[in-house]
Amino acid sequence: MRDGQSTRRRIDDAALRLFVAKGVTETSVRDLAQAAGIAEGTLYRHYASKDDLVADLFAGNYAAFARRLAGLERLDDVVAEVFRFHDENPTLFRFLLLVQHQALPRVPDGADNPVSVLKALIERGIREGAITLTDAALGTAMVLGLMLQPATAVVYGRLDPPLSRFAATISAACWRALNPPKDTDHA
Amino acid sequence: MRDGQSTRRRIDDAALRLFVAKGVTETSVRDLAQAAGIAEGTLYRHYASKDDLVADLFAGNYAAFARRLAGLERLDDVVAEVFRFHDENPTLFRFLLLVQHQALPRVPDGADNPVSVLKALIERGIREGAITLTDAALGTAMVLGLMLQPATAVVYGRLDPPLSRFAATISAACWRALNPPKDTDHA
Amino acid sequence: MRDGQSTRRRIDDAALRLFVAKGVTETSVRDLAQAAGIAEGTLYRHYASKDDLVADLFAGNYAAFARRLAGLERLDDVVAEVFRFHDENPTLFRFLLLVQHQALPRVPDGADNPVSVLKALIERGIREGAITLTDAALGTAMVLGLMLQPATAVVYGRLDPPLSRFAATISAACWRALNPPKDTDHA
Amino acid sequence: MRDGQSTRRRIDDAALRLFVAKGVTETSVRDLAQAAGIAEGTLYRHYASKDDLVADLFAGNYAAFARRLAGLERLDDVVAEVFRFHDENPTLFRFLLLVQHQALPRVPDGADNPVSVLKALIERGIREGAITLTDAALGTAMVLGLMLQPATAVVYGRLDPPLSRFAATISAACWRALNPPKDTDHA
DNA sequence: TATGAATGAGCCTTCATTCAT
DNA sequence: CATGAATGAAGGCTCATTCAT
Repeated sequence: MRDGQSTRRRIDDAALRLFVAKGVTETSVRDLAQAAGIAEGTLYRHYASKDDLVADLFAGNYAAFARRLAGLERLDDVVAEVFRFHDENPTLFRFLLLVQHQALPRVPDGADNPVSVLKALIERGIREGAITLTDAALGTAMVLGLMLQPATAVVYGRLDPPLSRFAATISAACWRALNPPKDTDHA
Repeated sequence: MRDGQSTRRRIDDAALRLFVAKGVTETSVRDLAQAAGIAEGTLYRHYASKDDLVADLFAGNYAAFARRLAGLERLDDVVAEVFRFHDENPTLFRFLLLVQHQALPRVPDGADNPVSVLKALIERGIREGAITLTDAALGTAMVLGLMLQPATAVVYGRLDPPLSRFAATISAACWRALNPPKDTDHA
Repeated sequence: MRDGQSTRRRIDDAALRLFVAKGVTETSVRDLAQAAGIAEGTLYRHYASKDDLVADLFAGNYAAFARRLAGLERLDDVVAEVFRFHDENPTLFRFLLLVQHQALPRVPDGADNPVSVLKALIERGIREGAITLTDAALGTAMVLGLMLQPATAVVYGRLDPPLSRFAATISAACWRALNPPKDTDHA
Repeated sequence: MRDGQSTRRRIDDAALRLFVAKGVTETSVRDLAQAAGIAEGTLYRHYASKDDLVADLFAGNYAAFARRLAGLERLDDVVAEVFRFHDENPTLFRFLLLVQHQALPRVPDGADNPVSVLKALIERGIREGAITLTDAALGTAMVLGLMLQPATAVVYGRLDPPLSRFAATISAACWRALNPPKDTDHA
């Protein structure tokens, strides 16, 4: 370690930054080593391969994010927490978005998957009658869209940060998306 | 030309398919040539470079998509049209999603940009009093999310196609997202 | 044929120009076709291959040049004729210089080889006692150098054209190079 | 490193040899790697590109050659030194000849340019009255020709090595070329 | 642990040449 | 004769990974 930061940490930080800025495939091990201030070979003392680095980086942070959401009882709190997470570290948020979308092995459903956590909450809402929409998968997709697309707009500069200031508006939109006027719900 | 299909067309079809399946960077010119049933060099009689192929493929279809939306007057029609476009050619839809997100040069606003078309429609709604939400950029992001995330869910098998069957539900959700209860709208 | 110029001629002119400007290997058949205003395939109606074009172009002009020198009786006339040839068509002159130097198959000695013609003249001078230097090969090299290096200087802009104005000075230098003071001639 | 020779050195030696034997463009990186006993990628640890290798090889040796000539006071010494340089490493000599002629960026005048060093010497001779020819550029070209064309003859087997044995004869020829009979000097 | 030179497979692209029209 | 799309071998170069130090 050096400068009060472990080599591992330096690699992770550089990786996150470069992956978001240039894309995973477009970032070479040489780029990573240079940005982290280490030798190329050193990376392999910490990760078995570049793919491994990507997978570890994703899995760890994705699960940590899921755990942040896991305890929450209300949809409003989920939206607020997601936005807070984004505002704390937009780069990490963007990395999760990016890599999830891309050619990576699908993460299985479960407690480590933020999407699963959200879906479970919605399913409970439906079961308990608090949500009238009957299709939980559709509801999850809509709520996801209401959160992620504004986040993307912030990333691309089409909306000014912090994202948190939209929490109330978007919470309301989520709520109403999940509780459509009777005759609009599809069979 | 051969087999009643122009070489150009064969390249475009193969490219769309492979780019979506494996990613743009992950698809080699070798892959493309093989899938299109042509020699590697032949690709360069039709496109100046691989990048050019990607850019042309994107620009052409993105603009065509924008034009499909350009004439529509109502948000419901936009949602229906977007979903119809998706159901007609999910691969093309996914390609546009994928490449837009990636490291490509940002497409300027205007009539050739579907997002701009949507935003203009929302702005008109706000101006005319049909929409009470005051932030058009936020509204655009929410509507986009309500359409794209369910589309993504279909692509990933978390929702069964066709996407069109959700049109009514999602239109309603869009509408209500754009017309929040008074006290939820942020300043 | 077109524009009063045969296709063959158009190819030859373009080839000479491009070969001199960019080098033979660096000039592609595509370049040639474009510069000559013909299709790529058309070149092969006139030459069996690109190598053939180069060889024909060289052999024809090299031999023609040799024939221009063949009848001359005096060294002064050779110098004057070489310089006149250069000034008439510097590009052609430069092409012969360039290609001779390069990886082309060596041209055999004989009447079609300007160097052989020059050497024969010098050998006759030695035989007849007009030249005191005994090594004809060395004499040929020196005379060649006295002509070609000033020509090269003109090509590179280190000397102002026309080359012909140096004819007298260089003729004199050639003559004195071939007739060294007694004790300087090597054994 | 391996076999008591640095990788860099192995590359340089192989490059010099192949460039002279087949030409620069005609020598592929594959050829170079094979001849040097290294992997293709290894070349790029030492040079940024093939062009870079050529340029470095030329610039370094050209300048070193110029420095060998820089201190000399007499034209005889220059001729002797040039010929000694040739006889020590004909391949290197030929490489400098070849590449200088070719499409490389022109080397600026100055202390690192052997031609400039020669020209400066001749200019001094003219200034000091030791040389009667008034055109220094022409004189430089002639002296260059008297040295280089015999060297070329040796390379092509038209003259037997070593070149040094012609030093006296050629020095005399240079001297007389620079001091023409009065009425032959051009205006 | 850390290093960085070496590797060789694979990438994008160019090229001379062919051939159906 | 002329065309130009198609070819596929070869070119220069990059890359993730290994290993002796």
